[in-house]
Amino acid sequence: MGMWEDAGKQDNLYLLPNDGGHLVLGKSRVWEIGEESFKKEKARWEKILEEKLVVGFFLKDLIKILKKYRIALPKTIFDCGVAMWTAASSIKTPELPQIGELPKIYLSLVKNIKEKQLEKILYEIEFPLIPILAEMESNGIGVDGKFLEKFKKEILGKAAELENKIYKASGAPFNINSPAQVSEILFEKLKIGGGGRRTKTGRRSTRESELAKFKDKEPIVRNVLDYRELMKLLTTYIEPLLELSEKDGSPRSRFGGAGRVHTTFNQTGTVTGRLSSENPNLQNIPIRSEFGAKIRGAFAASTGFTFAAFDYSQIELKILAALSGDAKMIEAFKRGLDIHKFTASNINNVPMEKVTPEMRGRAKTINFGIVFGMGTRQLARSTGMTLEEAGKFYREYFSDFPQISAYINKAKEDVKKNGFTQTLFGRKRFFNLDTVLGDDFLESEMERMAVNAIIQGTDADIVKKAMIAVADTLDSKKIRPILQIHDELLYEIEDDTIREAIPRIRSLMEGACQFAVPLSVDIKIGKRWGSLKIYAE
DNA sequence: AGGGTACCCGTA
DNA sequence: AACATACGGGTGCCCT
Repeated sequence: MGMWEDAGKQDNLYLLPNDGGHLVLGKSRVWEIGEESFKKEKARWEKILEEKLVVGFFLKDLIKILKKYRIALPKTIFDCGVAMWTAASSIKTPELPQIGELPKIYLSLVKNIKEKQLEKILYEIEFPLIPILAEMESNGIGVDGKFLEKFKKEILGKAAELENKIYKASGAPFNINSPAQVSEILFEKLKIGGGGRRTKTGRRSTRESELAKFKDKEPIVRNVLDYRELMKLLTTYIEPLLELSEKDGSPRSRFGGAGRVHTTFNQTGTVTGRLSSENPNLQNIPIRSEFGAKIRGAFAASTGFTFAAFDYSQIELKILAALSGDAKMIEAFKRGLDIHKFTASNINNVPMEKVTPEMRGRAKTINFGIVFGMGTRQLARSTGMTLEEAGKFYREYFSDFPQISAYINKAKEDVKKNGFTQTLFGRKRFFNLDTVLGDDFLESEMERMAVNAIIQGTDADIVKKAMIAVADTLDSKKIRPILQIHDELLYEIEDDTIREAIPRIRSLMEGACQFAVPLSVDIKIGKRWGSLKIYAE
């Protein structure tokens, strides 16, 4: 770890991104370079990058350029943008400094990171991750434009039908995309139902959970909901994907075949340590509804390659079990039990075989809710229990899993005392106690965020470590990282190596963190993201 | 015309 | 008074 601190202080290579390429500063000289320079003077750059510490501000784009021209990557980097976020994760878009300020910023960040004991997170997780994100972004993912065009036509046809039915039922055309107009038509003109949730502006809300109450009785409501789903798919996914994917005539993707989309993974976009994905966001492609999940059918593996999706099973609950040391929960995971069923069995004091689907469903809600700091009111609302039942359920849960209860209480105490939370690997999230303490609502909001930051953040640490382990061990020519979706990694693997690659990836992922609970990874493979099948040895 | 916000909804 | 975390992004609508 010493290399970042010891590296020459005046002779580092300082780089800032710029529209034209990259600004470079060395030995107090400033000059501007573009991609051409990297391409033409490959040998010279490799020597420089090998010898110097490369200090920059969001170096991912530079690394993409180096990869493009097959220039060996720098031996050591220090990314000031990523470092600033690691030190204070509420900073998501740090201001780009002047190039002359960079040496000073670099030195103060090194000091800051050391003082906050964030060296491991920054140097062993975040910095090694940068070239992997660069790799995933340049790889992109194949998109079948013809498939999407067909889907689009189907949707437009269905939407037109729904539109007609809705106008007929309401008496006159209006803008179905306007929540205000939908509210007026349904609730004032047609006087559907009563009560219900109100928006800030006093209108009755037309959100899905409100309209769902009437969808069986009122065909117009069902049609509005269906129309919304169609428009959402069209405008949020289908059209942007067509727009953002490489098409004929544009420079072809480096893998040929279908046009590819290249998302941007924002490494500093969250307060918990997760990544985010934008333009397009490939971390929120539909999967739950059957119709929406059809979108995934448009994502195609490269010719000669197959998708392999690796999904950590129940990782957040496992983290909670391991960090809290809850004996009962740990044992359940060790035995590979259905954890929601197991929880239900405990809460209801019935054997596993006697757990009904409803009991399991409620246990699942509380298991997830715990991770968010859910209270009894929300528990009641989301399970249909009365407030009283929910309270009883809640108390029962915590008496069945006393160490989880104690751990959560301790986490809440700690954040109020320290002003920050810490993941298993030392990632920190800071809170401003001055503005929070003394206000009951803000305090419990902070407590919820604190519990979640520890679990979600540890999850993020583990997945990032797994990505690094895979990248360090396996051949990225045959095993291409494509997407990270929080607790899931999507690779495309050359067909002739897939059977040997899968167990290796599995074992690297399952070994990314060793604690009281064994991590396990579910694997699916297929030529389309939409039709992956469970992988059997 | 462009910025800011409300509301809605997709994912983990 | 609020009472379930973390995101990105679409349209509507009000503002300048």
